[in-house]
Amino acid sequence: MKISEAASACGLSADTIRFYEKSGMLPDVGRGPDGHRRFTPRHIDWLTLLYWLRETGMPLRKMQHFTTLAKAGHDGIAERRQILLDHAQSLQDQRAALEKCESVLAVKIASYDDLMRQSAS
Amino acid sequence: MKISEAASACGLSADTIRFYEKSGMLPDVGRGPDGHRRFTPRHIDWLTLLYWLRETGMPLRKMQHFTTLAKAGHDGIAERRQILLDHAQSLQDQRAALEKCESVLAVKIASYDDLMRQSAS
DNA sequence: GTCTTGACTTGGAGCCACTCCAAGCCGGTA
DNA sequence: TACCGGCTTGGAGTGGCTCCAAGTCAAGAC
Repeated sequence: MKISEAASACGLSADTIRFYEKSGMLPDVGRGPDGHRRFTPRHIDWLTLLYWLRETGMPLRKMQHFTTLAKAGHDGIAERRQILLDHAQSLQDQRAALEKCESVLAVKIASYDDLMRQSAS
Repeated sequence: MKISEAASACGLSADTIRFYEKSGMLPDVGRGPDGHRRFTPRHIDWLTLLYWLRETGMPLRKMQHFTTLAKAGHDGIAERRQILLDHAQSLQDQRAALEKCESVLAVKIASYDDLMRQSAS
């Protein structure tokens, strides 16, 4: 699998995949005889996880640490699990922020509706 | 009201408030005799709205445009309303992303649980 | 055989939205 | 008078991409 296919499979752009690899978050990417990267289904799974972590606000440093733990194999599992649990909590916080913002928007939109109705009458 | 109080009232940092003012998103901030900025409750309301828009991913360009419309007064209301409606839709999309990520995390955490249970037995 | 096309390679510049810092001013307290 | 905290400004630094230039390589058209 080449980089463009990997990109459309995991959601990241080709540029971002190269950037992640350079940053040490994508170990063991092989090259074909043409010098191009070759991605396996395992890579795609990993990239997809990275995509969702990043999409929901995990900083690169943490993702790099997470990757380091993954390289360590079994020894890192407990900490990796904890990182994901912490991140799940952060998703709850983000959900609360979304809801708060929704209500702020609803109030503001209603006030615009009022103003428009007044000026129409 | 001085900048540090304004900051804790609206959620933005003092640096960010100064940056927003410089970017034209906070019109008519007065100065006291000491040369320091003075904020009114109207400013705080506006900054709080900006905070929530930014917090939920609206780009500065759009917020600047929104501010321009607000300066235009009544003429800009219909478009401002539409911008907020569009943003409310984007909140829905973000919520969907959060939910997707939650399920990805749940699967991954469960697989770590399995691995830990296996090695414990 | 060579020409073009397109996907890939690298390194580096540019961008967005802050965030932090240095240097300085002002008002109040010891 | 000396200091201190909070503010001022302009500018540098940061995180996370995103885009670009210049080059290589394989495949197909002529």
